[in-house]
Amino acid sequence: MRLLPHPATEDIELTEVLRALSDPIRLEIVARLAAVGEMTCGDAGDHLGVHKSTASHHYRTLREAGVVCTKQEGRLKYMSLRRDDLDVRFPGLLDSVLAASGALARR
Amino acid sequence: MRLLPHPATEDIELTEVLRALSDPIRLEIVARLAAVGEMTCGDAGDHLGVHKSTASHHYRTLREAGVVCTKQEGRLKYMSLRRDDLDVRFPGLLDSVLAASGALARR
DNA sequence: CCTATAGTTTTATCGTTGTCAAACATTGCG
DNA sequence: CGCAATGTTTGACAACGATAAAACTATAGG
Repeated sequence: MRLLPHPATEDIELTEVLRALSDPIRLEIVARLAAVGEMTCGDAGDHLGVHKSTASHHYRTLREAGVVCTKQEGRLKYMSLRRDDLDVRFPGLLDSVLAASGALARR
Repeated sequence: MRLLPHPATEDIELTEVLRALSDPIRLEIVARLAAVGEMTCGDAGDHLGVHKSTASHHYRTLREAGVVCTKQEGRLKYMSLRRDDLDVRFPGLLDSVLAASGALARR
């Protein structure tokens, strides 16, 4: 049960977060994460309609931007939103994006 | 005193707005617009450190994404933020981005 | 009318990005 | 051990984007 490397909260950059969120597929991943809380990469990929390597690329983009957190348990990798970290850095940003994307805020 | 073509409010797309805001130069333009309200392209360009044609490209990107509005008066073109339109489409988004970018909200 | 001003468009270059396919790595299971 | 499951990485390719230079457009002013 190991945690993958992520940028520290204070290293999360606004422009990188915005860029990460500016792709429809990544936005969909984020919206789904907001709805279900946690998800394996496989579950995410099932809804995306792209090749699994493409999906993996998007997971990495989201992780490196500081938007999601990934932890490994066995063979599975679980993603979740870094809600608290994002809210510290950019208060209200994620919520407004989620609301705008039509996601259930679930908070 | 003519208005340049812009997307209608309901046609403003979230991902395009996020993409437009995800470039440091464009974010700077937006932050300055938030501070001063209105600005000519020339004034904007003076602070950006890029070629005027590059700056013009960024103005167009912002305009086509629905982030700014441009009106021409004589030889000058004035840009301003489409605050109200953005707030209708994506409530709170622009404010949180501006706050995160360190802009004075001035509202 | 001629010129300067303010910006846009065009052209070219170069790096980045999204995509898939195929190979690879790691983990759990029989 | 060997095999299947779950993702990641690498390689290739096409599309896009940021940039600058130069040509162009439009307007104001002398």
